[in-house]
Amino acid sequence: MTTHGASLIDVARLAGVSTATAGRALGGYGQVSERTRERVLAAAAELGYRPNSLARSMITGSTNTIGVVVTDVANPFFATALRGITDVTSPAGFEVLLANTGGELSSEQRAVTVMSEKRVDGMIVAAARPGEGAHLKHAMDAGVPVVLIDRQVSGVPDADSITVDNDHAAAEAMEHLLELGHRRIAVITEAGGQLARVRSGNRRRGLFPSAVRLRGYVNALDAAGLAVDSALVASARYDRSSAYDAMVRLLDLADPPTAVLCTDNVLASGAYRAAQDLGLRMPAEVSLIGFDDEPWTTLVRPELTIVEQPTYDLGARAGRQLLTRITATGHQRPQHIQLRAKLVARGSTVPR
DNA sequence: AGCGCTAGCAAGTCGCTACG
DNA sequence: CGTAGCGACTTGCTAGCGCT
Repeated sequence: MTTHGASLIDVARLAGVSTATAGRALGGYGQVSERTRERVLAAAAELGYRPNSLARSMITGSTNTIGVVVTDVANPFFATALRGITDVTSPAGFEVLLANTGGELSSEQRAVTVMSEKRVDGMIVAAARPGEGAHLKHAMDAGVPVVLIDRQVSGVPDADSITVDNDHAAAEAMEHLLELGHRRIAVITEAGGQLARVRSGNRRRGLFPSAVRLRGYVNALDAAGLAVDSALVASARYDRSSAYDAMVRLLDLADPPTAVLCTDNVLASGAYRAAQDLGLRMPAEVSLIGFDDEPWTTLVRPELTIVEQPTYDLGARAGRQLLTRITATGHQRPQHIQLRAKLVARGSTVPR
């Protein structure tokens, strides 16, 4: 009996069987007679026995734990994806170790290290940087399967990925605005600084969703024969107040946009708030379109037009993919699954 | 079929020996 | 005397084999 309570030895002794038999009765493997099983279970109950999963992992080589690393747990996008993950992995007997990185690479590296040291059976990662995959590759080389969600990362050639087709998602949003007759369309994005790189057209990989969406914005304008006005590309950090400021700047322009696209839901909420505070009539004076079908988008008036991402499905598929990787033997080619987003037109976008 | 015996799992710590 | 090097042993549990 250790400080952690009864061990299998104690249970076996009380039940009058060997530790092997006690283990079989409690673990549900091998052959045990009904009478013996009952004796063992009774002994375990009397002693308040709890199996030592550390010891079990030592011999089975697995911890039945998966690591999930995201940039922002407070973002409903990741919260919903996490639900998709656990709904799939939990019935399979896996527990989740969650880490929030705040988008900091160092924080992500630490999380991956800690999870490796805790011997998780696999990891699902929404990476902080598209070009920094060395720590993930290191984990994979050590035999820990990694499934990337939402973002591709270069330098991790064997990792599966589940992402959203953001080119298509942005195209949907832009098509909608163009069909409504808008010509001065602005974008609020975290990827504003990458405009030149996005326009040069190279680098299919190594772009995060916001940058891909910015590319979709540019491509849509090009296709419509409209020039990209850099004054209409507003940079914002990943927070509401920064998006708020960006929206104010756009609306203060001498020739303001008639429609604004926000490349994620956090930015959209800040922009929406700015339009309200400025006393602007929305959608009459400016149309607004965002991402993700969050509750607030239908609680406000006008309701926000959004591009709905299959967020839950993203998580569920990532979970399923990781489970097959964990149970698979030998090398299999990495899978790159792209899911489709769809436009949900609501009151915040109207014809020009 | 039902059970016991025992090796061995990972990652250490402990204690002994040999040596400068 | 200090210490580097190394084998023995530690934990709780399960896999595999063998006996009845």
